[in-house]
Amino acid sequence: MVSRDPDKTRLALLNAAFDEINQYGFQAASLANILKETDVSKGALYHHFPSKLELGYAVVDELIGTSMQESWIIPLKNADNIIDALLSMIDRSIDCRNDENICLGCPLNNLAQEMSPIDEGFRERINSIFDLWRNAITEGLIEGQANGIVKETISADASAYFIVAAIEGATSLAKNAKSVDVLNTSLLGLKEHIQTLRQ
Amino acid sequence: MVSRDPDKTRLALLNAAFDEINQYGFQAASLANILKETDVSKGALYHHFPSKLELGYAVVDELIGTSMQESWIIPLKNADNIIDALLSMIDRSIDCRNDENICLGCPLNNLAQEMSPIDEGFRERINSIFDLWRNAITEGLIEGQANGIVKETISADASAYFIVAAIEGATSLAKNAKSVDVLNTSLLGLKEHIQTLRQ
DNA sequence: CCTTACATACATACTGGTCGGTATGTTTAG
DNA sequence: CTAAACATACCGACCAGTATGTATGTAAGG
Repeated sequence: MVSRDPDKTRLALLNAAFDEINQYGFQAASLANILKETDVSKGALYHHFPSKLELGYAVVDELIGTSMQESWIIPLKNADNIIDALLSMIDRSIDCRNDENICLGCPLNNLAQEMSPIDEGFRERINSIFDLWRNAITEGLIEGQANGIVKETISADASAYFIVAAIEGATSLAKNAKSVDVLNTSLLGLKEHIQTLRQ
Repeated sequence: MVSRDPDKTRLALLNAAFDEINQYGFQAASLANILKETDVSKGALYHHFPSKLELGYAVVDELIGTSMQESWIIPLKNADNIIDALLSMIDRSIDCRNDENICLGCPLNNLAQEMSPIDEGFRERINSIFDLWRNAITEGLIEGQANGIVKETISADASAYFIVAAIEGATSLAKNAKSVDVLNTSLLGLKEHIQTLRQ
């Protein structure tokens, strides 16, 4: 490569690692492929990351984590109506899917499934991202209850868990079915459920 | 081993492969571990299965497929009240979880996430099991509508997709959180939703 | 005797990781 | 201003270990 732009090199490695991991999983992700894709040497990679594991951790922390923040967490915090915000986020997540990227599923969930039973470092990182996401929903619902937007009778905590589970499950099914329609249909029920949370 | 009971040898291999795959995933599953666990030689393994891939397929077809039939499909077909049947199946799936096995998640979903983007053989096998499961729910709901048990206004198809998605998503979250409580809480919302399908 | 069932030794490809070395800055001191 | 001293970024051959898969051989049983 010899670009001698360390930040650029590092980011190129992270992005390539993200793609490779997202397709093949972390364990099957090949450093050789990542190097070939980025045209970076093995020495450069190990200059920036001490091990494959740490490269994986960096992908979670710096790419997946921030992406989840942008797509699913920050929009909730800025919303003044949690119900509408949730519904529009779900619609956006459907709209950004096509026949090519539907089969990749949710990067966070992919890694969670693969790595949580075998590596505590991955598990903790992934779990804390899920926590942030779910907490944002919980707090939004509680605030909505205070503002008279959300029914008082529901449990904000349980609802948040359920919403996250349904989104991840639907993404999962659609990934396996390779079908945007499956995503759409699976999330219909969730959207109706969210409507019933309205005051 | 030298037990010279080919059926027993084959089944031992399948079971050990199932465990290994369920923990490490298919790609990272080690034949050496499976052989060590079963005390079967490599020659014997390759006598029964032509490749690692075919061993994996057999695990899906013969172990995971039949297990899903027993736990999630046949009970539905025999039920006279689909709503009650679904609710009791969900409760049963919670009850059979403990702190040790919660982290393993759903074997079908695990394999689906890992293998569906990279191997069409796995994907098709897994997809057809999901289809059987979801169809059993759809048909149960339609029959329930005919019998006046289930609301006429709902879409049986969309509800079935949503139910499967929520179950898989909840199992997923609980796996990552290593917590039976998470499974329980995540499924609370689903159970309430299923109640609302009642006529 | 001959097929099925298993055993062992080996082949080959690929893995993550290490190592000595080089090239390009950047800082310091005279 | 310049040259020495140092730091960072990168290179690519090589390592031991492990992966699946194969070739050949043996033994059991109808």
